Amino acid sequence: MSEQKVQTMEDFASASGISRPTVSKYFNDPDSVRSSTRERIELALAKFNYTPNLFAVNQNRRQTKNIGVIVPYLADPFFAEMARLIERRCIDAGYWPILFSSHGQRQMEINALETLRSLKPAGALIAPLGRASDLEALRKFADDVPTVAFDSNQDIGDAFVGSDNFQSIALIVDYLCRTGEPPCFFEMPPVNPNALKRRAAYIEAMERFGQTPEIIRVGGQSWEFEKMGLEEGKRLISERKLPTNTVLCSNDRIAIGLLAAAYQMGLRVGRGQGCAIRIAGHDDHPWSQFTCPPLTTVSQNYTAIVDSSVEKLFALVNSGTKSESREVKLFDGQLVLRSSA
Amino acid sequence: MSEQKVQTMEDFASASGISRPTVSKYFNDPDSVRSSTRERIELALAKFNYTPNLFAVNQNRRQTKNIGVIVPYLADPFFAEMARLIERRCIDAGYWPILFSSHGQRQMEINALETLRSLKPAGALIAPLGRASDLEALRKFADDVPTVAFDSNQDIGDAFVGSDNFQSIALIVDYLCRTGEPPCFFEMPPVNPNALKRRAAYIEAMERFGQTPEIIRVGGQSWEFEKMGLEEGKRLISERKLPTNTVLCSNDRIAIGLLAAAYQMGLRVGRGQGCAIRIAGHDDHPWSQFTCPPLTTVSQNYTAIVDSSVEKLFALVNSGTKSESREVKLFDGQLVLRSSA
DNA sequence: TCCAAAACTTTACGCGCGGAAAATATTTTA
DNA sequence: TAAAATATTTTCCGCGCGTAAAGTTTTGGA
Repeated sequence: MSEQKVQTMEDFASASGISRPTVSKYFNDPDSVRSSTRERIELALAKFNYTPNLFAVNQNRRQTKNIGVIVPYLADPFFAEMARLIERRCIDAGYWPILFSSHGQRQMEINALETLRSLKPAGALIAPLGRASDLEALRKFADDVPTVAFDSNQDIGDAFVGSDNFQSIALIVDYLCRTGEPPCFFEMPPVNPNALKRRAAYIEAMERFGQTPEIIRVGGQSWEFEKMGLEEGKRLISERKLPTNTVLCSNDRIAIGLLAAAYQMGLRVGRGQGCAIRIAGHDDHPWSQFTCPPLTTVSQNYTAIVDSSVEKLFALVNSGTKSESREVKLFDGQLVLRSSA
Repeated sequence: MSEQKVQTMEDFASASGISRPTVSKYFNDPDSVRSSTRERIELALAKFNYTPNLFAVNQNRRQTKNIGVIVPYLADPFFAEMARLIERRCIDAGYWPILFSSHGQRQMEINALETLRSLKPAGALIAPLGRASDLEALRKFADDVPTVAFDSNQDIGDAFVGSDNFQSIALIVDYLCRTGEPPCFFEMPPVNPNALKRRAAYIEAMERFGQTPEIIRVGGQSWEFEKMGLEEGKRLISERKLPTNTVLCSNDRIAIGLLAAAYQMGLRVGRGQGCAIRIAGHDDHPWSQFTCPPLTTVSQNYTAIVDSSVEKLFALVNSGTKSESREVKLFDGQLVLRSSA
C-alpha cells in the first residue's frame, strides 16, 4: 500500500498515470473511456481508495445525482416501506437518495423543500402531507425540479403515481356486502385527498349495492391513527353507537386501533360464529398480518407504485424537458383475505 | 418584489448594501455582526429569499454542519422514533441531520459509512447493525469522525448511550416472578449485543430468584422479528413445547408476533382468570399499546437516550478533541404495566 | 472630545472539481 | 498504409463561498 496521500482527483490522476479530465470522465460514466484506460483507473482505485469530493462534484455538475425523497410521516410503516424501496431503486440506478420526513408538520415539509432545493437535486419524489401542505411551496419547488408525487394526489409535480381508491374501496365493500352485513365506514382524519376519495368511493360503492352509507366521522389533522381508532372505537362500542357490526376502516392503522378497542371491550372480531364484529382495513400495512385477528384488507401495490414513480422520474430527469401534461397513474388494490372480516 | 436575480452571495451582498465577507459572517453566526447590520441583512433576506449554496459552503468550511445518523432498520418503529427525535434535536441546534438506514444489511451499513464520510460530517450518531456490522469499517470511520454510538454497544465511537439491559430485564423478571409463574425467555435473533445481554440478564435475574432459566432459542440474523415470534410461537404452542406459560420476549416485536400466535391458537393472553398465558415484552415500542391485549413491557427512555447522545456528540464536536476514554452511559428502563402480563 | 476597540470593507487566494477548446495520440476503417 | 474517427492530454476558466490580511469606518467609554 503506497502511502502517497491521494486526496484530490489531481493526486489520484497523477498517481494512476492518467490525466485528470479523463479520470473525471470516468467517474461521470465509466463507459465513456477506453476499456484499457478503465482498467488502469480501476486498478489504481483499488490501490488508493479514492472517492471524489461530493461537494466539489455537486457544485460543478450542471446536474447532481441527488434524488430528494419526502414522506409525510416516517413512523408510519407504509411510508417506511415505500422509502426503503425507493432508496434501493435510486441507489441501483446510480443516484443518491436523500430522505426527509415531514413528521406530519407543515413547517417541516416546507423546511425539507428548502433544504432539498439547496441540494440542487436532479429530481424529487414527494408524498405530500396533504391538507397541511403549503401548496404554493410545493408548486414552486416542482416548477424548478422534476418532481413525481406519490400516495397523495395534490395536483403538484409532473406526474402522480398511486392507488386507485375507487377500485380498491369498491373491491372490499363488494366483498363485505356479499359475505354479510354491509359495512359502515370509519374515516381517517382528512389529512389528505386519499381520506376524501376513500369516503367518496365508499359512498359510491354502497349506493351501487342499494345500501345506505353510514360514516363514522373523524376530524382533525392528527397522524396518530391508531390512537384515534382505539379511543373513538371504545367510545362508540360502549355507547352502542356503531352503525353496523361490520366496519371498513379508511386505513389499516385506524383498523389496528379499532381492533384494540374491540378487544378491550370484549368484542370478538372475525367472520366466524360467535364473532360480534367484522373489521377491515385498507393498505395492507407491513404489520397487518400480525394483528389479532389478522386483518382483512386491500393491499396497495407497493412495488408497482415505487417502480412506476421512480421510472417516471428518471425519464423526466433524462429527457430534461418539462412534461407538457401531468400524467396520473393509478394501480389497482388487491383483496387480502385474513380473518378479521 | 424587486427581481434582480439574487443567486450568489455576491449578488445578495451588493443588493443589500453590505460586503460579502460580512454577509458570510452573518450566515455562519448571526450574532457575530452588529445588530444594525443584522437587521439590514434580515430585511434584505425577507426581500430576496436567498440561501447560500450548500455545496459551496460545505466545500470551503473546515467543518460542515452535517450530522450523520445511521440506524440499522428504519422500518422498526423504535428506530423510526429515535431518528425522529434525533433529527429534531440536530435541527434545533443548527445542524443538518442526514438519515441512513442499513435495512438490516451489512453492505448497506458500509455504503452508508462511505457516503457519510464523503459528506465530511461534523459528527455521527450511529446505531450499529450489530453482528452483521463491519467493525473495522466502523472503527475506521469513528477514528476520523466524532461518533456517538447508541442502542447497540459495539465498542466503537467516542461514547455509547443506551439502556441498562441488566436493570430493565431484572425489573420485569422481578415483576413476573412476584405475580405468577416465573417466565421463560423468548430470545430475539442474536443480531446485536443487546440480544446477548438481555439473555444473560434474564438468566442472572432468574437465578437470583432461585428459579431455573428456560430459554427459547432463536438463531439467524433476520430482523423480521414479528414473523419469527408468530411462526415459532405457533409451532411451540401446537407442539406444547412452551417451557412455561409466562413468556418474557426479548423485545416487543417478538412479543407482537407471539401475541398473534397465541390468538391464532386460541390461547387467551393476560393475567386475569381464564387466561392461558402471560406475555411480556421489552422496549415499549410505539405500538405496544395497541396490541391485543395491550402489552406489558419495559420502556426504554427514548428522550433521555436521544438527549444524552446528541449532547455528548455536540460536546465532542465543539471541543474538537478526541476523548481519551470511551464514555458509556446507560439509562434505566421503566415498567409499563398493561394487561398482557 | 478624543481614542482605542470593535466592526466593517477591500482585496485576494484557494477549495476540488466540471467542462470547453485545441493539440496530440491511438485505434479503426477502407 | 494512409486517412478518418475516436480517445486522451494540456491548458484554462469558473463554480460560490470561506477566510485571511490590511485598511477604513463606526462605536462606546473616559
